[in-house]
Amino acid sequence: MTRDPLTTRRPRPTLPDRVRDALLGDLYSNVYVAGDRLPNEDELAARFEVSRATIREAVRGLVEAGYLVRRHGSGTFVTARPRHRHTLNANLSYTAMIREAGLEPGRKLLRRLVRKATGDEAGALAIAAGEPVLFVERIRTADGRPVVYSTDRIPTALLGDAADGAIGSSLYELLAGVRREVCSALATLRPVIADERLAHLLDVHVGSPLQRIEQVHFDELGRPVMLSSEWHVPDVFELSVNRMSDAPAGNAGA
Amino acid sequence: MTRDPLTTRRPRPTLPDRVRDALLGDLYSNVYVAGDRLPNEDELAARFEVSRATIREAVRGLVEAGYLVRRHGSGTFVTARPRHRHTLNANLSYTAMIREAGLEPGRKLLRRLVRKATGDEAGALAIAAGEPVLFVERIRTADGRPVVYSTDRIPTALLGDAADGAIGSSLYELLAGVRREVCSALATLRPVIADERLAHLLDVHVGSPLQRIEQVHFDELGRPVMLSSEWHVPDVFELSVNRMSDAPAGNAGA
DNA sequence: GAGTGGTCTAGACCACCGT
DNA sequence: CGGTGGTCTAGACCACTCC
Repeated sequence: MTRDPLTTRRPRPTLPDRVRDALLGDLYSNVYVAGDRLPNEDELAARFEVSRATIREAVRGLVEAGYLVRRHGSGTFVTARPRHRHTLNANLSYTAMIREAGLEPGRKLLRRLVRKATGDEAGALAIAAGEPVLFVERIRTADGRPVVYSTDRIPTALLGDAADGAIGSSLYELLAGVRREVCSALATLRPVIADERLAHLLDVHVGSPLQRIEQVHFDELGRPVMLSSEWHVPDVFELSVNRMSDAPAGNAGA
Repeated sequence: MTRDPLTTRRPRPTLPDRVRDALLGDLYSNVYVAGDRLPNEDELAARFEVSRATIREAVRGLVEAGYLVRRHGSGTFVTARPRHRHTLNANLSYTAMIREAGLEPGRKLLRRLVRKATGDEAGALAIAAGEPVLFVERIRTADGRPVVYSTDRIPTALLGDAADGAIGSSLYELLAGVRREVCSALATLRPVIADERLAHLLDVHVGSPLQRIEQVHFDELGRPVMLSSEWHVPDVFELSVNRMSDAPAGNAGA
């Protein structure tokens, strides 16, 4: 046993974590409500018996999560209910979005082959044109109904032996398996009209609107690892985005 | 004069700001390139003659901006070139996006009136149905060509006397003028087909695809202040989104 | 086990906001 | 002016990673 279990033992949650959870509890139980000013940092430090730096770390997390705002010289204030989770910008997983809509996600593999990269593909993936890429063509379903048709390309050079096998598993898992986990992506959205082929694949009428999303996926270090083209059937699950006027912290302007 | 101008004077840029700028300079002049490990924090602290806390603050900014990643127990690493600016999620201004595309933004006012809020509008704006809202109908142009048709609603209760006058100015400025500056928004995107009226307004063919964006704008405290419906002509300026696997810091899960 | 980033303290002073 | 958050220090110890 250590000297003083009460103060010494600190297995998982850090002090800022515990302070944050306590404040979050106060927010959810309406001890503080939207517009209220929190006690100042010295007072919070005294109340929780931690240093002011620890309080600031805890509050920083709640500010980033959108629960609080700080105003220099004035105080720290409670915001109205925080933003949606499951937005495009804060989420890479359509599976999670489909579940959020109360539907059961599924996947169907149409094709899987290795071919040479086109010029556009090579440019987006930072490889030479003609380099081999794994090409996968799939349909996602929600409660069995088709909702997304997609094609994905991954340079085989990234995959090594992993390119074979693991056919059923997610491409994210495939990349994570070779230490190139997808951490971010840049998506470009454009409305298009369903042609005969897309209408057939997605079980919609020719001429109906589809959301096209062109997307480059990046690993932890920001290197491109996968290029995707997606066609979404609208109104099955929402595509939403949290927007913020930028430069929230450390405005390293470039 | 103060004692020692060289070390005492510190008018605007803070120490972390200066360290950050110095590191950013090293990144842009390729002193460090993608994948490199930075010197450890103690060494940086010694080099810049500041405390380790200051180094951590500087690095935090560069991590949030996407230039660096930290790996506990391993080091701090340089990423490949950071993400786009001018994405939907990091930007509230279409004017800036249009300029980014090298085009000249413009606006045309179609209608401006005060009417009662519908049930949907009232729900989104957290007011009672039937409360008066300022309703504005406009078209945005890029190099004179129509690119966005939009309708906006603002509760007149927020505006006071400011509701009149200032017809030509931006609605953001109108709200900022009554201390309810727009700081964030939640946008939902959906592809639609141009009907006769939209086709006429936006100078496109009936049946062509349009991007519809339904959006609630919030002030600093997260209170809704404006509801917008927009119809975008595709391919004039890009609508793109930076996506991240969430919980980057202070994962205050809800 | 050596080296890295992560947590934490106590205390000082600065910059901004309101009255 | 008093009160608030913002910056900064020096030093200690912890937790993770990799050899």
